[in-house]
Amino acid sequence: MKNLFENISLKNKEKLFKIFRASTVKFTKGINIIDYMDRTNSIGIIDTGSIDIIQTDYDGNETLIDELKENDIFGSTIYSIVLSDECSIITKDNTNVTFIDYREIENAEFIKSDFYITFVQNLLAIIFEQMSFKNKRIDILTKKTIRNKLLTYFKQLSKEQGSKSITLPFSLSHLARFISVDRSAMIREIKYLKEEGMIDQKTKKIRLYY
Amino acid sequence: MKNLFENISLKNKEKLFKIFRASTVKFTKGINIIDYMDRTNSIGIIDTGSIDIIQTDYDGNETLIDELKENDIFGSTIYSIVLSDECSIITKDNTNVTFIDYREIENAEFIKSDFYITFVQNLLAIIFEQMSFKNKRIDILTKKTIRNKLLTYFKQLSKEQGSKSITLPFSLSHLARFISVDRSAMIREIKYLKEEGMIDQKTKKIRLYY
DNA sequence: TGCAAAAAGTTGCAAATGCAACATTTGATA
DNA sequence: TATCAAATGTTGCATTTGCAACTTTTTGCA
Repeated sequence: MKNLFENISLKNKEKLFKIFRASTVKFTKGINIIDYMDRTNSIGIIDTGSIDIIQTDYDGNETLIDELKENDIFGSTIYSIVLSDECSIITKDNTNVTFIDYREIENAEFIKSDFYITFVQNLLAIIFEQMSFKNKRIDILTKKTIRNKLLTYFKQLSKEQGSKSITLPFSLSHLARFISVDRSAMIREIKYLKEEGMIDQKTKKIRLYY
Repeated sequence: MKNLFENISLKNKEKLFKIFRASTVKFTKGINIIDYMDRTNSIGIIDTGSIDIIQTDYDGNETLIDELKENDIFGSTIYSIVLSDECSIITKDNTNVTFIDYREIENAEFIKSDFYITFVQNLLAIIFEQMSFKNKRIDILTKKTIRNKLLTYFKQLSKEQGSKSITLPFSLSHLARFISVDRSAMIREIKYLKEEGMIDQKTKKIRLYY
C-alpha cells in the first residue's frame, strides 16, 4: 500500500508540511478525534494506528461507517454530510494523525516542485484505493439478503486471495458490522450455508464450493 | 461541479490527450460500454450523457451499483473486483466518454507543465466529490430498516437543499433502487411515515417534520 | 497457567421485508 | 387528444431478519 510521503525526502516532507499547514498529533487509544480537528477544511492522514468512524442515531444505535488504517485518509471534504454531530472518530490503538489544510492543495506556491507532484500523485493513488474499497462495500450492502451479502463478500475475498480457500481479515462479529447485519442472524445464515454444502467454515477459515 | 478540463485550454487539452493516450468515443443510448474498453488500465470520464453500472448475479437479479453523470469517472482502477463479468456499463442517453490510460498519470513526461498540474488537481476534486457521494450512500445502506434508510436519505437531502422541504432528484422507483429495497415495501413505509406525521409527501415533494 | 473479556454460537419470537399480483395515475408522443 | 408505457400505489402472505437472552469457546495477558 502506498504511503502519502512515498519517494519524498524528509526535508521535502517538512516543506510540504509547511505548505499545507500540516501538524501531526498523537492520540492514545479510545479518543474521539473529531474534537481535535478543524471540521471544515482539514484532511487527516493516519500515519500509524487505526480508527473507526461510528455514527450514533437518535435511538442510540451505532453504525460502523468506516474503519481506517495506516495511510487512509478522512475528513470533512470526503465525508461531508456524514461527519455531522452524530459522528465520532474513535482511535482503536495509539494513533498518529497528520492534518493538512485541504485548500492549500489548490493554491500552493511550490506547485512546480518535484515533491509536490509526487505528493499529489501519492494522494491520488491512496484515494483510488479507498474508492475501490468503498465500491466493494457498496456491492455487498446493496444485496438484499444476508446470504447474498456473505456470498458477495466471500467472492471478493476469493478473488483477492486467489483461492477458493479464504481467510477472513477480521472476526465474525466484525464481519457482521462490516456488512451491516445482525451478528447472530449472520452466524445462523453461515450455518445454513454449511448445511447446504455451499461452504466449509471454521472461525476465520472458509472454503467455497460454489 | 468541476470539469476534468476546467481551466485548461483546448490546445493543452489536446496535449493531455496525447500524454494519456486518450480517445473520446460516442455511444448511443443503451450500449454496454464495457465491451469497448480496456478493462485493466483505462479510466473513463463522461463528457456528456449518463450511464448505469449494473450487476447481474447468477439468478438474474440486477443491482444498481452506481449511476454516473457528466464529469464522473469510472474504470477498473476504481471498481476493481466489481467490474467483473457480471457487470455491465449501460448508457442511459447518447453519451460521450473519454478514456485515458491511467498508468500515464504516474509517468508523464510533461509533468511539470501548468496544465498537467491543473489536470491532476481537477481529477482530485472530482474524485473527492465521488468519494463524498459514496460515503453518503454507504451511510444509507448500513441502516437496517427501510425507515431508517429513508430518514437518513431525507436528512442528507435536507442538509444539501438547506430546507425541511425537499425535492427528490429522481423518481420513487429510482429511490428504491438507490437505497436497495423493494419498491412496494418502500412506498408502504413512506405511507406509515405520513400516517405518523413524520413527513408529508406528494410524489417528489417531501416535507420533514422531524 | 489461570482468569476475565471478547468472540462464537444457539434459539424463540415478533417485526420487517420481499415478492407477486394487482389497480390506478401520470406522462410522453404519435 | 387518444394511447401506451412507465411510475405510483395497494395488499396478502411467506420468508427473512433483528433482537434478546442465553451457553460455550477462544483469546489476550497478568
